[in-house]
Amino acid sequence: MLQQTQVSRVVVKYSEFLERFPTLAHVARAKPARVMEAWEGLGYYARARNLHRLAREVTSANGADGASVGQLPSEPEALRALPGIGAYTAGAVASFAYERRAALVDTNVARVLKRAFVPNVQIKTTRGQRTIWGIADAMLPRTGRVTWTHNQALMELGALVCTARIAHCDRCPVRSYCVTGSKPSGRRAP
DNA sequence: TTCCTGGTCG
DNA sequence: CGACCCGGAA
Repeated sequence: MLQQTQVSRVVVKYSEFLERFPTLAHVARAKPARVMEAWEGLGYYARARNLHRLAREVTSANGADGASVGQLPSEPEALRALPGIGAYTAGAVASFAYERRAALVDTNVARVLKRAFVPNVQIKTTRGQRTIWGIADAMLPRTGRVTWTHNQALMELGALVCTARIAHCDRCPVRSYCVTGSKPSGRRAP
């Protein structure tokens, strides 16, 4: 649900959805139309279809790749193979659900790393994404447990402080490490 | 690269 | 009003 959709709009729908479909098995068992119903108002309805396909794949005996039936795999590579799971979601599930030592780059992290280390990189391009992911990977802490906190902190920094329109360098905890924040004239967001 | 949904914010 | 939102598929 959080793919390209704001948290504030997701939170309500998410709890409603979980109430209706407590597990992936419930989603897999349901008709596609019922899943679409529960998705109403969120937009990007291909995600609902992908979720249903994912649920059926994961709950089928020969589809659960390396994980037990009905459970999502913990390896980013295995997660990536599932419908609707891209690089970010794979990293997020691996890191946040399984505490794996996995990198994760969403729109917030990409913006933070760009401003901090490579201000002139174009985030939208494939090459820019490769650069950002390389930095994110190089920054990973030693253990999965610390990686959970690390990734969470990166995302929150982008969501609350280093926001899209205003960087808020005056209240940034890592300003001294940041190329943009440490520059006298670079307090505003490029 | 482009498309997909629509509320919100600067 | 345009850009943005815890992206991913075609």
